[in-house]
Amino acid sequence: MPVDKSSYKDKKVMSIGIISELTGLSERKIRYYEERKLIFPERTGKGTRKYSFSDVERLMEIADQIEDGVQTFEIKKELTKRQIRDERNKMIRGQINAQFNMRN
Amino acid sequence: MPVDKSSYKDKKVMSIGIISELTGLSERKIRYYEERKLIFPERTGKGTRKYSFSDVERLMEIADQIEDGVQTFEIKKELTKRQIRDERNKMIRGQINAQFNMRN
DNA sequence: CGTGTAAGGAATTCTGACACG
DNA sequence: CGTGTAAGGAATTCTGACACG
Repeated sequence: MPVDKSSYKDKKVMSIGIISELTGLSERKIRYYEERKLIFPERTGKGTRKYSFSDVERLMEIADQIEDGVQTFEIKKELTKRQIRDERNKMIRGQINAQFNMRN
Repeated sequence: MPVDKSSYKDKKVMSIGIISELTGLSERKIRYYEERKLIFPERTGKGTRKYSFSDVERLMEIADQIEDGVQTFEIKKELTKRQIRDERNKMIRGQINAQFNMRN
């Protein structure tokens, strides 16, 4: 039961130009949301940003919230909450697996 | 029963640099295989090539064959055969659907 | 606060060509 | 035939800054 899950969707392979096309957001906005820690592109050796399809989806969510008047600070808070929750779930899952494996 | 199927895998979004990284092939080789009609990237407005994850897989196949001494001409022939077969299948499927819909 | 823009540099990509074998 | 490379230009991306509100 491999937990690969790193399918194409999460691979950081697109440069900011296509991301701008795909999301309809300006490059300025995209870079700004990164500055506010709402999105986390990778970097190539020489520093150009690389995004995944997941990032595209994430950007659409962010854009929707911004449009609704939500401030980046609020969006960030929500994101942090979600990350903490995910982190906790991962730990619990790990413990369950440990329990399970002990029985074998 | 939508036939969308244009998931992330087939979206042409990567530039030749990442493709080179992902496949391990030189940009020269990648452009050459295109010249030989073995692969079909799209182009952005200003002419830079855009590839999909499917293209990455296709390039790996091509690389394997080249390594086995198969010439691009042969690879192209196989590709053409496959395309004809696919085309035929698509038509048949279309006819079956027509038959099916007539019954409703 | 969120976003546009001009600025200058660095890195990317493109094409056509010469080279070798 | 398949691929490397140097060449020159065009397009992309990057950062820090000024602007407006």
